Amino acid sequence: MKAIAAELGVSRTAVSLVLKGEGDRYRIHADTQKKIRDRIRKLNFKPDYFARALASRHTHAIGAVFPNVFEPFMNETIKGVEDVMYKHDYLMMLCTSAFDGAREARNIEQLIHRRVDGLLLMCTAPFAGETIDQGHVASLLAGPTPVVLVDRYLESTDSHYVVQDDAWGARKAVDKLAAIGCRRIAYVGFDLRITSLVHRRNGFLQGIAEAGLRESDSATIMLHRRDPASADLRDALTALFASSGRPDGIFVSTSGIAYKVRAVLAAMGIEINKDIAIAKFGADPDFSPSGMYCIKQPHAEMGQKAAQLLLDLMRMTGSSRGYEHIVVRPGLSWE
Amino acid sequence: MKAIAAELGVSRTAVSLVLKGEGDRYRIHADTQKKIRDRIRKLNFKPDYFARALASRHTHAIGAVFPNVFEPFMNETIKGVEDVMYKHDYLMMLCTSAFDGAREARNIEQLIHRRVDGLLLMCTAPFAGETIDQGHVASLLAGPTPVVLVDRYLESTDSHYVVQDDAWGARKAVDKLAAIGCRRIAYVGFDLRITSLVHRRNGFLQGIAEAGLRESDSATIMLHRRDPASADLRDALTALFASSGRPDGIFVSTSGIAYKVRAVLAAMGIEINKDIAIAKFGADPDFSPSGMYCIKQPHAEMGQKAAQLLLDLMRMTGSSRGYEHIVVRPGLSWE
DNA sequence: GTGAAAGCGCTAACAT
DNA sequence: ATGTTAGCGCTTTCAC
Repeated sequence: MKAIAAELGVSRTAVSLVLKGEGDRYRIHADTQKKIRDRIRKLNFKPDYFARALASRHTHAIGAVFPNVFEPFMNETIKGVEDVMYKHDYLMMLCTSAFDGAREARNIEQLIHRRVDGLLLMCTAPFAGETIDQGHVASLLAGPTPVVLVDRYLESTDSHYVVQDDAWGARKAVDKLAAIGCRRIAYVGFDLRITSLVHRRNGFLQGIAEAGLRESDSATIMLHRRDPASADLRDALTALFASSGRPDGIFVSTSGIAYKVRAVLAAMGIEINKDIAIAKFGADPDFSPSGMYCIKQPHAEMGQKAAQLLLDLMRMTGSSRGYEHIVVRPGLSWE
Repeated sequence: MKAIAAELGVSRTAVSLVLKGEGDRYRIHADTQKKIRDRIRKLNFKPDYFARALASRHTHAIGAVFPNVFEPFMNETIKGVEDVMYKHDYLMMLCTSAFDGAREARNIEQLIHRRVDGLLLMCTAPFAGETIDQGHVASLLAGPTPVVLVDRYLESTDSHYVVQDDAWGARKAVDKLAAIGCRRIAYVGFDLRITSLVHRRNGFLQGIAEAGLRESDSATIMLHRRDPASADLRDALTALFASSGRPDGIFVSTSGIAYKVRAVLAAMGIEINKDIAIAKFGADPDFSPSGMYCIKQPHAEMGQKAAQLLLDLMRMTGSSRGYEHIVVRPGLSWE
């Protein structure tokens, strides 16, 4: 940069200003500006990222911490985020927490340490009964870095967030099952203390009530382990179907579990849409229709909205209006 | 840092050295070190990332550029990488190219600009017939930043890479199909100029020859579009099954396509393992057995190995031995 | 409009 | 073993 300035016979300040696009604001000669810009282009010169960050205190990068990048659930959201960020020339630094609070905390710390201009977080949550320290999230939210929570938020602390209308989706699913004749609808899901799942549970119960069904006819299977190999689901379903309260419909709060439910039922000789109807959160993969009713989660849209909101927040330094709560409505495979 | 030093009555250098963990090497008094460390811990002091990077010219971060984070294919690899990097306290900066050479180039440029200490790349490739500019990859490889290619490599330029034994897997799959009695085995895959797929094709042909089958009995369906909605596959399969050369086995080079094949066949009333046997690259998802023979790609392992190799390379500044070529063997679902 | 000067917070080479 | 010195490459304030 010094070299360029010397070569062109202008000041380093001038070069810096032009580079920043504030040439006009400082009324630098159009000719000079052009000269500088041309030279810069020709040399493919880029101001050193670290020097700039050190001096200016911002990085043009955002951090994103997600439980993983495996499930369609996550990676569609991530894609939504990245598309927006890419368009705005921000770099997304993606870290995964692996459903581990400590790892999440460490990643957040790392990202903040690298002075990301903003942070997107899909936080992990404890199973009912467990406690998990969410202190790091609270202090993150209290800090100066703009943060947008995605898909779920903290009950204890207000914040910006983008979520889907989980309760609505669950209610609609129950509606549908009831409409096709189900009378005994079971609920299957993780017993996680996480807003999205809690809302699905509530929506489910509301749906049951609205359909005029008795809650006592609805069995509930709450899973307490993420391990896909665990036998808890199989055992619970076996017991349920052996009982007098055999369901004619099942609502599954999570796509991953739904496939496991299907596998278990298949092993028991129970066929979807013949012996039982199933509705679940999450769309089927391409070319693998499951026969279940799917609540199509608007992940990409959530990701985009969250990214956009974060960009807005980063732009507005200071002038904090209240917290933004964006709720996106899911789609329904049967409509 | 200055403050700490002043407060403790030692030099800033001392603090810096202790922080870097080189206290012993410079024989700094154990007491002094302890004093410094305690104070640092107490203040939760962290040396500024950018100042350090600016002065020392390394960042403790690596870049990773992948086509996407969607397919199990990609994200298992990524997980393997991140696990290793996390263990070594490196930050992984993940970018996606969306199968777009220009985007790939731009992401690489960004990452290099942010001075990642090393780069992992799963590069995109053109369909046969297309040309895609891979100049950016070549110049990346020529540059000073250590790079490890993953899953595929460049024919034109040597480099470090970690791939799986694609040819072996394909050969084994054909063996298996032949062993269960298939005589007319069709090949279905993307017509991409990418080492992994080329090797699968070669392995397939070799398997056909070894099984004593005639290559002329093997139909070939080469796809030229990634769009999952395109009708090319359906049309080709329909034509093939209407012809006199109706196959009794199919080898599919990519998991995603395999499910589409299944859907098309199902629509035609053809049942897997009754009317036809299918072998494919890629494992089935949990609880969704497809009935196909699967070549289980060792993605996590590839990711780990690649990450480890990259770490090694970053450690060895200068002393470049030759390029490392690591080949990992896939698993077979039927063995 | 432009240039000089003082940092940003650290590292590293050198002298002590 | 410890302190001193000079940058790293840019931003930013302020005087010209």
